[in-house]
Amino acid sequence: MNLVTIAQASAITGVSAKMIRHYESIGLIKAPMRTENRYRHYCEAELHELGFIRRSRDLGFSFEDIRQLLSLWRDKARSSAEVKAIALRHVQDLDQKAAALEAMSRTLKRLAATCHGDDRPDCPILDALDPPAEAISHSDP
Amino acid sequence: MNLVTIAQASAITGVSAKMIRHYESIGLIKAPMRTENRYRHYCEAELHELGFIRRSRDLGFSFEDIRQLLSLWRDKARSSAEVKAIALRHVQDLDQKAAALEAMSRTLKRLAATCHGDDRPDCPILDALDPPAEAISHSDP
DNA sequence: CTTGACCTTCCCATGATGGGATACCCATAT
DNA sequence: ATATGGGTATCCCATCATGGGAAGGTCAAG
Repeated sequence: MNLVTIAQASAITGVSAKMIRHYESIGLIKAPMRTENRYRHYCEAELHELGFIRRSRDLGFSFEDIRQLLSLWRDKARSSAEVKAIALRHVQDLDQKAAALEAMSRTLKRLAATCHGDDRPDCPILDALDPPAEAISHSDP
Repeated sequence: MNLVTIAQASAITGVSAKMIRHYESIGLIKAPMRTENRYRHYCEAELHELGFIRRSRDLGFSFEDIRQLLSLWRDKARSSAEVKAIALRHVQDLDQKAAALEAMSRTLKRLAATCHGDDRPDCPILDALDPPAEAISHSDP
């Protein structure tokens, strides 16, 4: 049967014991068997699911996405189109977030390039963070 | 003097009233004047700081970074090197996060490309999320 | 029998932001 | 004068994924 404790399940799947209990509490996985001591014991199928979850997390899927992916994974009669749709939606999300980070990075690199970075106080980076005065004093009609 | 209420400060600086109060509570900005009604009133210098904070947030700086940037900004005798160091450290962080997101996106795009995405159940995406069986059954010494 | 290494549950924290409840202050319309 | 509506104040709770830690139970080895 190959039943393992939560620490062993953690070591095997790479999911922390804390997170395993958490996944159970939010219903992402179902409650496992307990020994008489009320210790959780996991069987291979459950370890498999935990491994699945960890890989999904590694790819940045949210719990909500993972919930759906797990359900499709368990369903032998699923359509691959549903899985692909979830994945592609996530790809869009990832690309959008990456683009936002890169835009920030580009701006900062440009500013840093024109900052001499020595003991003098004048700094184009701080200047760029400085809001234009009109935006503020323009508020007294 | 040009004193404005928190809603006006929010409209001018683009920082929500909720966040303005929050910034105050965590000591990022100092507590503003109050009228007899205990309403907060902001002067131009304070609006300026809020605008500075919003722009910093737009560039993805954390509150801790902003705390330092604000302190340098207020310090007329600062060295631009300190500002540049914070900015470049943040650039590294942004690039690293963007790279991580892109790696996920690449993997998913590759998997999705080989998934036919129709009514059939076999799906390379789910296969990739499936942990190898050895990793699991390998746990019975 | 103690020590140490597990396990359990429960509460709290993060970071940035929003939602909502309750109560107060004020101006305008009835 | 009062009802209505809108701004404000404080406080608590929620998010998302994760971890820290306390308090107490269980077990094997020394």
